[in-house]
Amino acid sequence: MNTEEFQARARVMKALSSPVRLMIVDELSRGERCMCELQPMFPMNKSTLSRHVTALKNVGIVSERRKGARCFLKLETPCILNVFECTMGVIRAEAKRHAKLAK
Amino acid sequence: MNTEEFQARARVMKALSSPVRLMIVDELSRGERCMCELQPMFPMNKSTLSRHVTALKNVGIVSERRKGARCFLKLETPCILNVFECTMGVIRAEAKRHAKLAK
DNA sequence: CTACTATAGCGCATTGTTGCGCAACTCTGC
DNA sequence: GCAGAGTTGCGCAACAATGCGCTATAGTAG
Repeated sequence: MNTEEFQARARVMKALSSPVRLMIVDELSRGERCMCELQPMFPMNKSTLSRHVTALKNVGIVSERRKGARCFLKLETPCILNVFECTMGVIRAEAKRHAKLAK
Repeated sequence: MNTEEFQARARVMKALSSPVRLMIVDELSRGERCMCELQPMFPMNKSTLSRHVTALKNVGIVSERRKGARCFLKLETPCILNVFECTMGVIRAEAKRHAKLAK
């Protein structure tokens, strides 16, 4: 089996391994947004936000469309959203397990 | 929207953000394995491998079943495998994009 | 054309987090 | 007691995240 393939997968997962970036993806799942729209939603330095977006662009999850000074972001691979359903399954199962242990 | 939910998701993604751990998941997708079976497959210290497995157990992706001194590992949430299909979609799209840029 | 503002990204320094191997440890079965 | 299977503590090196300030480009007003 190909090692590079696993590394490529890992890079994609890594890009999604931050709450902030997941929130960005969630926001973009509801439509195109520009950086200036995202900034008020995230209580952080704009350069930090820009870097998070860049991380998502780097692995191809998000694409940009420039319009003058603005830069509209779009979710390039919406199947990412299915991933979240699965993760929620993992999380729910885990919560159930913890509840059992607590008994 | 709930911040904790995003953090929980991020934790799951983080657990999957390492090539080694993806390879472990891939191996477990073909059936139960014990640590001693995994060790020859991974050219690393067994403590390191143990920690990778622990990371997967912590988020509920992998479960263990002890049998004597051995510890059999099982993929608890196989829907993770669907995630990989999506990531491969992302990767292929990205490869195509790179090919275009190269032209 | 120039000056000014808004949008976005980059370089640097700091801080925090991971991954790793080594060694020491627990637990099981002989 | 001893060997095999796994886990944990520790220290080091590499990496990631953040804030600050600076640059580049687009658009606009004069």
